Amino acid sequence: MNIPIPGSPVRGSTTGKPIMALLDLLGRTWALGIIWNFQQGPATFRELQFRCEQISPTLLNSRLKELKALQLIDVQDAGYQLTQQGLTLIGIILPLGDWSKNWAKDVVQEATL
Amino acid sequence: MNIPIPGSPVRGSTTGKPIMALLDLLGRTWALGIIWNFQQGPATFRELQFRCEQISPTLLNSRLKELKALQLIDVQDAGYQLTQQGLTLIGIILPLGDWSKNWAKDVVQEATL
DNA sequence: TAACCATGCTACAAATAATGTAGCATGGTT
DNA sequence: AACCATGCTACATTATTTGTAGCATGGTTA
Repeated sequence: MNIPIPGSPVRGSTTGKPIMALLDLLGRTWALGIIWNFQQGPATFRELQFRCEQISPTLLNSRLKELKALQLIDVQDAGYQLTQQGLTLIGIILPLGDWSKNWAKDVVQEATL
Repeated sequence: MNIPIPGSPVRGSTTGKPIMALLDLLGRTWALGIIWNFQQGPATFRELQFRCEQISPTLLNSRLKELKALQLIDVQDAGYQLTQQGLTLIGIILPLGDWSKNWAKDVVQEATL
């Protein structure tokens, strides 16, 4: 799968708008999950596999390459970790944690009416 | 593809945590893009196809079913539209627009060094 | 120094998901 | 009664993901 470069056409959009590249990137299987798991700090490849509950190494490696190419993560002594950009991104999506708990209450309630 | 119900195992996670259901949902092709396009207000099926630049009707319909089942959208006279939950969710992800523009500058700059 | 580890990954076949196109059913309008 | 728009389904093709096995490298013991 091509890496979605802002400014170029991406999966589902030919406009080149940065948001479309981002939505393509984040919309790929496990991309959000991987980023989410960096909340716990830097991690080695195998540690990430573990945090992501047995994600296949093939896919993990693909996603890591994409995130690296797009400068959301980099590799240091401690292993993979969020870049400055990655940190601000995760800062934006962090509220999804609380939101999802709230949502779960409603969805479950509705399902049991 | 199964609808990711909070509280149940979902693609990639057996914990039942709401955030995992949400990340599964949002991580599906075009899910974020569809939600993003609701910024412009309610829309009919064909209007959504148009906003999403020729997304296939098959996929659009699958995603709409998922979003509906999970109460992020519903159907009214004006067509599909965000629910109260959907509105708070889009409120959270809205900053991604500005973030992505900023990010694009950096990524492009790096690519041309 | 040779047998062990752990780590980071690649290979590859099987399973699953997305795409693209055609077109049907329904409910208006002319 | 012919025409249109809308909401969608069917289905074959193509692309992506999964799951398992295992290799290469670089330490660490024994």
